[in-house]
Amino acid sequence: MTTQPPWSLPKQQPEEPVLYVYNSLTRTKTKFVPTNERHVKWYNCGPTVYDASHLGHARNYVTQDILRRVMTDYFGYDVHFVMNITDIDDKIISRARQNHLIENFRSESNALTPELVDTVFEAWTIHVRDKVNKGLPSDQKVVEGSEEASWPKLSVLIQNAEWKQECLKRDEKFDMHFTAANRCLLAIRNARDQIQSGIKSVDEAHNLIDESKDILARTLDAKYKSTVTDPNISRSLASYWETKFFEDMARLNVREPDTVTRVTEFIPEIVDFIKRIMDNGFAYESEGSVYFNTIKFDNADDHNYAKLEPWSKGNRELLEDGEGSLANKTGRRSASDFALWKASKPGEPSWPSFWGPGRPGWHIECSVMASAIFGDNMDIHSGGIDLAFPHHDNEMAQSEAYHNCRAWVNYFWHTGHLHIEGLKMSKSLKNFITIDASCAGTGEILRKYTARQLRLAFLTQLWNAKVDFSESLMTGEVRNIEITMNNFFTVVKALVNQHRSDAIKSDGFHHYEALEQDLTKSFYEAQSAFRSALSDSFDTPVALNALRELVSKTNIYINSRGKHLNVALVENIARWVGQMLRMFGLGEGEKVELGWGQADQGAGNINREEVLTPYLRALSSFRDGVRQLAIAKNDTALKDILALCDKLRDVDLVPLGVALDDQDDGKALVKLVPPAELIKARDEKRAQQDAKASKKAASIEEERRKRIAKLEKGRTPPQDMFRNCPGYGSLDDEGIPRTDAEGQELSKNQAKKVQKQWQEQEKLHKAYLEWQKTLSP
RNA sequence: GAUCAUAUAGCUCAGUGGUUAGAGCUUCCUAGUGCAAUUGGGAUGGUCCCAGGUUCAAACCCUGGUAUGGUCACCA
Repeated sequence: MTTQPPWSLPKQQPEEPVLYVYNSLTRTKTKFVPTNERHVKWYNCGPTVYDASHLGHARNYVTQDILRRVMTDYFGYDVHFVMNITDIDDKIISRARQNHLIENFRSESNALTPELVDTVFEAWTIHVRDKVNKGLPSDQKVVEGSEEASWPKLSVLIQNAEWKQECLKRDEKFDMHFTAANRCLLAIRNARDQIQSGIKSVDEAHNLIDESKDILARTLDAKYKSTVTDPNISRSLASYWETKFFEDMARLNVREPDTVTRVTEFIPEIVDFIKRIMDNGFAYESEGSVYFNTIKFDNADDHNYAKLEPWSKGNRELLEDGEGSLANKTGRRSASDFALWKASKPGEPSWPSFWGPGRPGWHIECSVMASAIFGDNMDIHSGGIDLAFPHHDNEMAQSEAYHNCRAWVNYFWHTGHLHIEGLKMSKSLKNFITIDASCAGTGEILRKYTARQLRLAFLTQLWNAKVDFSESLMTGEVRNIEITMNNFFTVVKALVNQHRSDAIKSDGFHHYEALEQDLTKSFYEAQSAFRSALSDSFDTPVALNALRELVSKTNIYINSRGKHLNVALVENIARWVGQMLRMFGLGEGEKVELGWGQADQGAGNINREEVLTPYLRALSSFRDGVRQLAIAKNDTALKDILALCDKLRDVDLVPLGVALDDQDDGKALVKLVPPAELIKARDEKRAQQDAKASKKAASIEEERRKRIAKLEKGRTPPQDMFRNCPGYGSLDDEGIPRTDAEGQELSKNQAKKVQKQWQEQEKLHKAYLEWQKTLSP
C-alpha cells in the first residue's frame, strides 16, 4: 500500500451555539454577524465629566466591560473598543462657572459683614420663591417679602408626612430644595447672631458661604455669568473629573478603551461634518446656530428618524402642540429638531465656524468621532438605555444624513438601568451612591463592597435588564457565590499541594472509574451550558449557575471519593472555573494561580524570616504545651492535648491564614487562605451562631405555634366550613355555598373560589385528623 | 396629569391556557467530627393583588379597580 485510506471530515454533533444578542434596533435577540471577518468595531458612549461617578455609571461601564471581555476573551473577536469623553457641554460650563464664582466670592469675603449676610439672604429668598414654591400647594405659595415669615409654618407642615408626599408629587426635588433652604437659613441666622455679638471672623464668613453654596451659586451665576470668559475654567473641571472617572474605572477593574476620543479634540471635524449635513439638505442655520431638520429627514425615501424609539417621536410632536411658540423662539422649525451647533453666549467657551463662534450640540460629537475612527459603518454601538432616545436616535439620523447611508450602526446594545432598593437613584431621593470614597456623597460603594462583589452583583443580572441594587442582593446571593468559590478553590489548592508532597507519580491505579467518568461528563456539560448561556445574549446569570452547579458536583465527588481522589481531574475543573471567572473580570492577584485569586493586602516583598517566624512560633508553643502535659502526667492529659490541638487550629492558625480540615486518613488537609478572609469567615459564622442562639428558643416556639395554628385550621371539616358563615346563603349537600347572603346566585368566579377553598379545607382537615391520631394513641 | 410596566413562598424572581404552581436565598432539621470545618441531604413555607368575564379548562386571555414603580425630551 502506497496511498493512505480515504479520510472523511467529522461531523459536529451537536453543533456549537451561535451568538445571538438583544438588539435595540429590533428589540429582539438577533444573530451577531460582524461585517469584516472577526473584527468588531465597537463604539461606546462615555461619560459627561462634570461630577463624581456614581453607581449608575458603575453599572453601565462594568456591564459593558463584561460584554467586551466575553467578546474578546471568550468568543475570540478582535474588538476595537472606542469610547468618547464629553468634555464640553452645558452642564460642564455652568458647573465650572458656578464653582469659579463661588470660589471667587469666598476668597473675596474676608469678614462676616451685614452686607454679606444680606447677599446670602437675598439668594435664599430667590431660592424659596423659585424652587421651594414649586412643590407647595397653590394656596400656600410663599410670596415675595414674606419668605422668612412663612418659614416657621412650613417647618411645621413638613413634619406631616402626607403633606410632604403631596409636595413631592408636585415636585420630586421638593425635599432636596427644602433641606437646602433650611440649612441655609440656619446659617444666616447663626451669622446674624455672630454679628450681634461682635464676631466678624473670616471663618464664620466662609462657613456661611459653604452652608449656602448651591443657593448662592445660582444667584451669583445669574448676576456675573457673562464676566467668566476664561475657557480654561471649564476645561480644567472636565479634565479633573475625567481623571477621577478613569481612576474609578481602574478600581472597578474596567479595562481601558482601546481608543479614547474627546469632543474638544474634534471640533474642526465636527464643523465640517455639520457643513456636509447642511449640503445634503438636512440641516439649517438660524441666528448662528444650526439645527437638524427631522421632518425632512424622516420624509426622505431612504431615511427614518427615531429608529430606536419611533413612539417617542410621536410624543415629541404631540408636545410641540402644547408648547406652541417655543419652537419659534429658539429658531427651530419643529420641536423635534435639535441643535447640531449652538451659538455661544458671552462668557461661554466657543470655537470658530462657518456660522460664527459656537460649540457643538450634544448629539453631534458621537457621530463625528465614531465616523472619524470607523468610517460609515460600525458593528456595535453601546450605551445606557436612557440614551436610546433622543441621543442615539439623533446620532443615527445625523450620521446617516452625512454618509447618505441607511444603516450606520448594525447593533445597538443598551445596558439596563440601576435602582436602589426598588427606587431609582437620584440626589433628590437621597439614595445617591458614588463609586469612590474620596468624593462626597450619601454613600461610597467601594468602601462597603469590593470591586469583585459589585461585578458579581451585575453578573447575576441580565446586562440589558433593570438591576435592583439592594442590601439583600449583596449580602445574600453575591456573598454566597463568593464564599462558595473561595472555599472550593482553597480546598482544591490544598488537595493539589498535598498530592504533590506525597511525591509518588503513580500508585498503580488509573483513578478513572465510574465516579470520574460521571464527573468528567458533568464537566463537559457545564462547559456546554456555559457556552450556550453566553451565546444566548450574554446570559451571565445562567452561565454563573453552570459554574456553581459544577462546583457543587465536584464538591460531592471530593467528599465521596476519599483517598482515591483523582486530583488531576479536580484540578482541571478548578482551573477552568477559575479561568472563566477571571474572564468575567473577577480575578484578583496572580494570574497563574489556580482559581480566581484572593486579594491579600500586605503580601508584598517576601522576607523569609518575617514569613516564617509566626508559624514557627505557633508550632513551637504547641510543642511546649504537649511536652509539659507529658511531663506532668495528669489524668486529663489526653483531653488537654486535644484542647491544645483545637487552640492551634481555631486560635493560633486563623490569623496566620491557615485552616485545617481533618480527613478520613487522620491527616488534616492544610488550606492556605488570606488571613483577613479567614478571620472574616470565622467572625461571620460566630455572629450568625450567636444570633441564632439568642433567638432560638423564641423561634422554635414560634415555629411550633405556627404549625399548630395551621393544623388547627383543619379542625372544621370542609362540609361545615361555610355554615353560619356571613356572606353566604344556601349551601349544597357538600356544604359548598350556592348563593350569597341576599340569596343571589354566586358569580362564576365566586363559585370557583369557594370550590377551591373547600378543596383546600379538605386537605387541611385530613392533615388535622392524622395529627389527632398521633396525639391520642 | 399623560403614558408604560409590574403585582406568584419571609426575600429575589421563574412559570408555555391542561396532573398536586416551581427555583435560589432565608428559616428549621439532619449526616459527617473527640470537638470543629469545607461539604452534603432533607423539610417548612402559597387567598398566584381585588372584582367581574371568556373557556370544557385561567396564575396565564379580556374588562374594571387597587397598589407600587418607571418615563414625560438633564441623564450611564
